[in-house]
Amino acid sequence: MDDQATAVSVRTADAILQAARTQFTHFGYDGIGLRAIADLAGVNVALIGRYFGSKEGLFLAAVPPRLDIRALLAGPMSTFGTRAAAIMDMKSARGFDPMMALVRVAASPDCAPALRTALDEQVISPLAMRLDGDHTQLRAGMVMSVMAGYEMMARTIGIDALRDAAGEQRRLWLAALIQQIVDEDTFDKGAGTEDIRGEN
Amino acid sequence: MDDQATAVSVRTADAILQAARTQFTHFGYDGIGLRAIADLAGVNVALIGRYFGSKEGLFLAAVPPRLDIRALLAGPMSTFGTRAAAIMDMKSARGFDPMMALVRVAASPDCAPALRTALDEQVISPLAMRLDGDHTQLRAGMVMSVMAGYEMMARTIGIDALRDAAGEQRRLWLAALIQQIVDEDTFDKGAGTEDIRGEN
DNA sequence: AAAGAAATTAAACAATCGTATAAATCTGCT
DNA sequence: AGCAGATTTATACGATTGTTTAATTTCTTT
Repeated sequence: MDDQATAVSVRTADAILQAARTQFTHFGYDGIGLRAIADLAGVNVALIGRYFGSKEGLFLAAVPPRLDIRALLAGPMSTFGTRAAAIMDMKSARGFDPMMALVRVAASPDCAPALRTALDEQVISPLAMRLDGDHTQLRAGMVMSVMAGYEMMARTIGIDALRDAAGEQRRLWLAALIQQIVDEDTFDKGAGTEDIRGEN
Repeated sequence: MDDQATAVSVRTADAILQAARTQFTHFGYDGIGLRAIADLAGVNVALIGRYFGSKEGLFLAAVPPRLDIRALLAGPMSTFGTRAAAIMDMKSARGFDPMMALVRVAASPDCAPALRTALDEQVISPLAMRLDGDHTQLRAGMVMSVMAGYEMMARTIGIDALRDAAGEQRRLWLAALIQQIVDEDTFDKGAGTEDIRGEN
């Protein structure tokens, strides 16, 4: 009756997973302890070990599977930028936010490999398949870069210029920027290739 | 003879600062311990407390002051994108990398406030002052978003599409994307403002 | 060379981390 | 009701965290 050999109650397993997503989103992987996750789920710490083996096991089961771009790909690519900007610009104060979780968790070496795989398979590649023109994988990766960077600057760090500006302007600029990458032949000829570097 | 009331040897203080920058860059704020920093600096752990008070004090002295954009602003803004892309695209395998440190450390609530202030004063505002047209602060913030997002996806997470693609193409696309934000009147009229959201 | 200040270290503090074990509670079946 | 198995909890382990105190070494000065 269970989906796991040793594990058991789907109800509590889901409670743990949901609590883990919320806590990882707000505090990062190293920033939260298993006890705080268990408390939010309303269960004992030992259950996490019983159900998911380890902290890393819990993370792998909770976050990477939720990184996908299906909702954004539903619709014409000619308006992808607008849809992406709309999602980025709204605050889901409490609960799980995939993009915020990604940014808050990316720093940990324990999480990076799974994030890389999940993003490649569930975000970059599906998006690249919807792109016309050349360098679709690269351009899909750059779309993700823009979205993740905006999330990081606007919400995680809280840069005033991105947080306080009129929502209308934020959305317009973000949408236009993303759409530029999506539209083919936008950057047919780039700038020069001069090699100028900064010092450390 | 010293610049601090209780503290002392500038040589060892600098060794600690340099070790802290390197370690924070590679492991993040929560990912590295004071003992590992002290070991890399070749000193005892207690000296960190003596010189910088606390871990947060060490971080504040080591990282935020190094977040500036002076090197990139030296030159015409018409080629800013190329310069920015050139800096982003090179691997400084060992040592301190300001952009990588920013991404790896942004997740921690202890670091975010100082990062926000430093970025506002030393990066966003100086860059905004060099921009023509409207919404200069917003656009400067978006330039930073693109750069930080690229750093995060390409180096911290290691997305294949950004890491393995031909360096030439990476640089061209990144440069063109950033230059689009810098050039005035690029996005005079954005896309529509439809409100489409994804589910959690 | 001796003395005193400056600089560094060794050691230990309480707290928290992830994890493991054994006891206790709950649930369903005869 | 009462047993058996499933499910949860209480407790503790060793390790590591940031931080502090006291002892020690190093250096300068008389």
